[in-house]
Amino acid sequence: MRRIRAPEPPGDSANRTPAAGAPPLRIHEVAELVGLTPRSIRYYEEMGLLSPSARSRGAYRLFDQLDIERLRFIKGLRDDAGFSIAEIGLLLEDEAARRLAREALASTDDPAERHRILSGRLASIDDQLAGLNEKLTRLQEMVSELQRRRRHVLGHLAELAGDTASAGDAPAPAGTAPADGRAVAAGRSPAR
Amino acid sequence: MRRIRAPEPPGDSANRTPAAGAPPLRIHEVAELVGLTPRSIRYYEEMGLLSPSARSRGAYRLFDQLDIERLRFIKGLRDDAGFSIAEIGLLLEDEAARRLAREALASTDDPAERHRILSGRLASIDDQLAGLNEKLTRLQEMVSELQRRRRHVLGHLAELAGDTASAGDAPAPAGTAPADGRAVAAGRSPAR
DNA sequence: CCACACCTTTCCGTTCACGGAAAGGTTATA
DNA sequence: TATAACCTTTCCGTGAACGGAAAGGTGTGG
Repeated sequence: MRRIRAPEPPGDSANRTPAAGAPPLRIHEVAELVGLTPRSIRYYEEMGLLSPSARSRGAYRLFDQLDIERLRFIKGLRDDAGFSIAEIGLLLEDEAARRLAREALASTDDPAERHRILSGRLASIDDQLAGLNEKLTRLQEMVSELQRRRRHVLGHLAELAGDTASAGDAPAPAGTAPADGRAVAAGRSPAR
Repeated sequence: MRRIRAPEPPGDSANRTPAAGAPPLRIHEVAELVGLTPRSIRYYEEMGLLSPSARSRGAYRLFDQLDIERLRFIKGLRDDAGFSIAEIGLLLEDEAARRLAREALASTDDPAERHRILSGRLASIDDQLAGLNEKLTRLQEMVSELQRRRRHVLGHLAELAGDTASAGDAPAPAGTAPADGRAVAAGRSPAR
């Protein structure tokens, strides 16, 4: 949380002013920063997930803050939501369409036209929501189930500790699960 | 009460009594039922996600209700949570470990032993929770963001409808989003 | 008993998402 | 200016998750 979170999907890096802010980074630097490999980043560019990045006088790719945020976004979708690269591409395309729609809306006063644009946006959003909600519901069910089991096991452990004082090594509290939807426990995970 | 929906992860189909209940199904029937291909089902068996299924006198695979539920579980993890087959294998292995732990617990009164078993279970559950919570949080952020946009677009549409009565075709309500965490909209989705 | 639809295993092919080596160019530092 | 440590493109390789064809066996209605 170096930057207090930026949940906004990063935009296309078409027009940028390299004169301002932080200096652009080279590919292995952003790779390390974001947690990807240079190879993956090149692959994502090749697949159209990134607008062809800026280049140095030689042909080195140079990445600015927007690129980095966009890469973080991509990595999140890949790792956390399990989206394929193609699906992420569609989501990002939709991001672009959203910007276009915003511009188009700003440039017309025709109610019919405005209605057409807004309806298209709504349909697209509903479309994405349908897919995400399905995933989300399933995941919530799994988490709830696991939390139920965790409480169950904790109950047994407490009972055990109550029955016999001192029975070997100290178990370490391991983080209390307050029964709401936010229980978190650290450790290895089956994720990549 | 065993059959009215079973959100419990289906167990290993080791011991079963084929004399009772519904007749076993052949591979293409379960494939259609569950939404997989026969090829995928054979692959999952090969990868150890299913215990080698029962066979007919010839060598036809025969699937019972538990197999079907297990396959549904697998498909859910694959499609909704984006888990790899290997990860699903780990989750199912843990399911098996859970059953073993349950038996082991029932067969000993030694507090130290019981504590060891329960601690192992707790660690495993925490492990899974960590991974799932990460995915869940990210997905929730995405859904919230989309819902925010949806309300935004709906607001614009309402404003448009208020300004000019009758402007062409009827827009159709498309389902009200009540601003809680459960807005759903049908349509195509970027999922497979 | 026979046709036909389904099944079996085996094996090779394919797409996705990269990994990694080769051959050569670039940039920062000593 | 030279060397090290990057970078570039190109191309071939790879593991995962199947698809599909081949060659042969099974089960059932007519």
